[in-house]
Amino acid sequence: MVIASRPLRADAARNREKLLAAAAALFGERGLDVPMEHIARRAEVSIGTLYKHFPTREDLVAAIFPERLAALDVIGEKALADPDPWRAFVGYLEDLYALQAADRGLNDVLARDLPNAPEVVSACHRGAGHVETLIMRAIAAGTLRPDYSVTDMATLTRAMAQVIRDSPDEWRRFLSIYVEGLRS
Amino acid sequence: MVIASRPLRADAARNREKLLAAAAALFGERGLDVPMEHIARRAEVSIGTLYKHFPTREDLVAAIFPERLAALDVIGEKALADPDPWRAFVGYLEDLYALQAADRGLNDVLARDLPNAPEVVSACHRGAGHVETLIMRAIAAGTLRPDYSVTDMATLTRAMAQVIRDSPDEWRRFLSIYVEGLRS
DNA sequence: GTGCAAGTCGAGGGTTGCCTCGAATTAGCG
DNA sequence: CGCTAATTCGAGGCAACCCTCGACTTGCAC
Repeated sequence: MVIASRPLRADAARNREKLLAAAAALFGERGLDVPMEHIARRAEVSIGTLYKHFPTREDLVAAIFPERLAALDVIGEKALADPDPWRAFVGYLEDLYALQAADRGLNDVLARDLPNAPEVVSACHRGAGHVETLIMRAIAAGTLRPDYSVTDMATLTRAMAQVIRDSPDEWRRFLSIYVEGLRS
Repeated sequence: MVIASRPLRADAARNREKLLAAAAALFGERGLDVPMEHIARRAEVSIGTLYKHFPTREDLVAAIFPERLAALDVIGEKALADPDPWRAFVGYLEDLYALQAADRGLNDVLARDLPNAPEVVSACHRGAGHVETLIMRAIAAGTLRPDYSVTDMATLTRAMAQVIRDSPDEWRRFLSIYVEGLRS
């Protein structure tokens, strides 16, 4: 469904890249809510140019995060490859929150609804699919409490997002306690 | 240390009460960040009058929450009265988060640093004292993991604050999972 | 070269929220 | 009653962030 639009002019393409780089950096450092002006300034481009390329903040998010969310697929595959269902599930959680802890923007993306960024949403759906499988396998193996669900994971993810924001060093310990509670 | 200032004029006293009532209501409904203008409007008083009585938001918080935080003492005493250390500890958590879930402002107060509201801080310290005792008793009884600490509780409280904000119905389930992880 | 569509720029208008200050009002003492 | 100090009022200045639009600049097709 990509409309075949004529290619960008050279300067425009350059500015687009500078904007993406600036936004990627600032989202990572400060989260999704950095002022648009800051992004433009870091890209050494005027605010008008920013809006020309990305009329809304979500356009920017949608241009940046699908690639990063591919990391979710990677850790999902990695976990699914582990023959031990419990270790696979717990490993997934650890990898996921390590990613969130390393990227403030990703942390925000995963804790927030982004209705207008379908690529982001679908990446999350893919992630949820992995999670679903990991949960079912661990339940079937009798190691995970049988009533655990993807909904619980979503709640956990929002809680973890907060823990990571407040105290970047304590999320592992918090997670390990929670995970203990999941054993059946 | 209360300075013996002459009593407020009748109309001023009335307005002060109206402001406190309005702020109490709005903090409870919308959290600590309601615009000052909204508080003034709900109190049917001008914004200038609000600032005359409470020069900063924290003054308002400090005037309202110490009383509410007394509830922490109540549930603390209640828990300490329970002869079963584990049930006491878990009961305290449930009571605490039920309070937070019922009062958006309290939820904010307990998840946030309020450096300029010493009465609030000291109420939190008292609460932490209760928690400390409950934790030590449960550890001594061998039912709580021996490395649990007040710091962990603080982290939990911030996480719970987020869960409560996002999904007011799921905090009990989230807590019960976490609590399972605390057994030793 | 030249011309024009494409792109850039940034001042400025809009919004929301914070807080101040001087003019107008009024409680309550004597 | 008056008088005065205490109180009230709200327009308006300030700041942060949003986003638009018309004038200017420039890449590039010919």
